[in-house]
Amino acid sequence: MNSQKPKTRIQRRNRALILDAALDVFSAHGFRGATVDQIAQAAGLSKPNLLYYFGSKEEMHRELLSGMMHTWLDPLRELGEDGDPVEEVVAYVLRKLEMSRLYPRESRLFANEIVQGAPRFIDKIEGELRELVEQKAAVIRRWQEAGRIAPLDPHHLIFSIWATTQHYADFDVQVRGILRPEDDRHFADAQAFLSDLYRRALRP
Amino acid sequence: MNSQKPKTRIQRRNRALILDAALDVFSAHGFRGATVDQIAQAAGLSKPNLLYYFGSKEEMHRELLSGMMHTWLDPLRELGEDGDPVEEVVAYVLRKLEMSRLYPRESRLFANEIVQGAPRFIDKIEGELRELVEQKAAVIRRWQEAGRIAPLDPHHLIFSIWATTQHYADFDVQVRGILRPEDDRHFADAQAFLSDLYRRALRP
DNA sequence: ATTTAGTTTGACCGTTTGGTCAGGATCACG
DNA sequence: CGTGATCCTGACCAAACGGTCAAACTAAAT
Repeated sequence: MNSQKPKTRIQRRNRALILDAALDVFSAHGFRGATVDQIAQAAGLSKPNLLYYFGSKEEMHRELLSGMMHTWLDPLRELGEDGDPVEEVVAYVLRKLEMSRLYPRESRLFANEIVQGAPRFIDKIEGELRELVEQKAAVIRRWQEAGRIAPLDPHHLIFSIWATTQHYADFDVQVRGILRPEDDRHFADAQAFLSDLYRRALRP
Repeated sequence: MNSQKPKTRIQRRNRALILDAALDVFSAHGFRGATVDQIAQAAGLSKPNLLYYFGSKEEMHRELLSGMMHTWLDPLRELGEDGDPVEEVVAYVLRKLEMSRLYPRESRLFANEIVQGAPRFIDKIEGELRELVEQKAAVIRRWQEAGRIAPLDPHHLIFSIWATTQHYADFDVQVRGILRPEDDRHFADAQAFLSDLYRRALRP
């Protein structure tokens, strides 16, 4: 059983159940740290039953990574050449921060993978991701040549945006340990801070 | 054998050898992903011999974390209240970036730990680290009240510095995959970028 | 109602893992 | 040299791991 297109209603339900449980466990413990038993328990299914739907632990992981890849890059794709350059970038920062708030598990899944050398991911980085970054870096470069935004290295600007926004998902424990917020209020503060930071840094 | 103070020259040599190998393996694969055999092979010693010096895998990991903790916070500790505020912060940023360049393994060791919820580390975060951050946040707050630096939330400012600088160690594979630098030249670019970014953002 | 396709499971397997242990080798020192 | 402390190893163990399989069960179509 490793059909890509689910055929029955049970397949659709259980595959979704398993992937959600797998995301929980992989994002919390990394690929190697996650066990099939853990995922099975989280999904409320038996271990052999998981392996009926996904041929191996590796396959669940692969499915999650490639499944999220597209969604994950959407915020950057939406960075358009029209409109005020500084506000376009700030809007991108806020979209990316919102991703960290709404999908921390996905962020940590990627973080785990990349910190450990991206063994199952390096091709996507050097392919799809690299291409998109080059394209958007060119946009920023053009803005700079027109004097509409500060002359900061576009690639490193993008890296800094990834770093600052994903930090609130990936290092969530640290942020909470230091701020001790009662709820998720620190995301509103982060929003205000990052808007200010990039508006100040980027104005021509 | 779990003496804290090495007594013989062999103990000193082998404990150092083991910790270096353990740092290699833990930082590359995470705690759960690392095996004692791997560490033993990297250290050029037998597995039972490792466990003669460190009672368990857990103990090696603990030793590494607490051993690096102090050094790791040094750059922040050096942030002094005298001198020009903006330049003090920029100097901190550059010290932190230099740590990423010189000690990427240590950075990834911490990253692995924190991304996975810091199970062996949460107490240090909420203790020593939190205290130091509070202290330095107060310094920045005072600068702001004197109008000597931009009014950006001090806590989030510190988070952003951690995020942007550690990014070059923790997500090294991604950075290289996108920039394709021949050598480590991208660190010089990062240095220039981060100096600019924070100088622009922080000037009053 | 019967057949067929799809789903679930308990029992099991080979391998890897962290860790133990008795005994041998080596070192330091009187 | 001798002797006690330190260092090292091969063989071993129990538990955990990813994965298999035959057989039982259930849903759906005829």
